[in-house]
Amino acid sequence: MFSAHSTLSTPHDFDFWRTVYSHGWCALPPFWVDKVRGALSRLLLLEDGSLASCTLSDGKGRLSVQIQSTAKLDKVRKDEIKRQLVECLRLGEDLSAFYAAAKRHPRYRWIPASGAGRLLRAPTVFEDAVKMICTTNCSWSLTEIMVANLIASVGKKFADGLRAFPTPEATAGLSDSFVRKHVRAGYRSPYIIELAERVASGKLDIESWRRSALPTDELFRLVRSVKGIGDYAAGNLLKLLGRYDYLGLDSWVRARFYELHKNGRRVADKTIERHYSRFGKWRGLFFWMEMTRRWADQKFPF
DNA sequence: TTCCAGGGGTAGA
DNA sequence: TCTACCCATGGA
Repeated sequence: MFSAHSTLSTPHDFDFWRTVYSHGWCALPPFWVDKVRGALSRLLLLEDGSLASCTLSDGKGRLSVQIQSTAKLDKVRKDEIKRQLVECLRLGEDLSAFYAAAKRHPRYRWIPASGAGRLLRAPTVFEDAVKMICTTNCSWSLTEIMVANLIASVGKKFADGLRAFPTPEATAGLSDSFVRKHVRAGYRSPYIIELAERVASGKLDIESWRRSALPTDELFRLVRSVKGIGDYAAGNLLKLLGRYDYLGLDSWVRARFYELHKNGRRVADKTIERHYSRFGKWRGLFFWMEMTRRWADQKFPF
């Protein structure tokens, strides 16, 4: 095992814990939060097949990164590790227009003031897409079970029982019956396998989505064409691609909207969409920020 | 036992 | 475009 230390510089409007706890992803392996050390950890799979366990903690204007790796940590590997972490924490994403818009609304000034807005994502679109499928029509606890089981089934081994997120190639090699029996993904199993097969075969260049020049509605239709990804999953996956034009409604946020705006009374989805339409291309992010505002009032890490 | 979770696909109107 | 029906799983 090889060890190294590195640092990541962060944008002036970045807040580490608000990014870590921006949604549930930090609780899904191979991310995990070490509350004792006050750190976010992540096991990365590098291009050469080596593995790197990274522990990130907040510093002054930069992040401290402790790395343990199966391969010597030369400059090439350290640079790749940094690139992957920058992707995860959205350190290269310019949210200044979003913050400027939020400052124009007194109700939302807390967002730029607190550094909220960056949504944690995986190093790869494939991982985000599989996980998003695993959030559909089930409880969050079942999502955690499915993701953990998938990793335990075909994730590359590191140490201490840790495994990387499976590659499309490894996932594509699983049978439907195996995924049903061991991942417990139920009817989602063929969707996960089909997605993995399309990505592994090169028929679907899913990793290009983050740098796509397509208009958002066209990208939405492309994402939506993946079996198992509907309006909810596509809307939320788009947020992880840096597009915030869709709300991605589910039972959890609907209940939260009813509670915040309608005294608990149910309303149609169109009413929710109309409510946020004034925020234009940022509406999905304004929406998510408002739904999760109470998280921002808590002391991190919680 | 029944219901429902951070829904989605499909067939038929 | 809209609606009914079906789909695995686990927790309450």
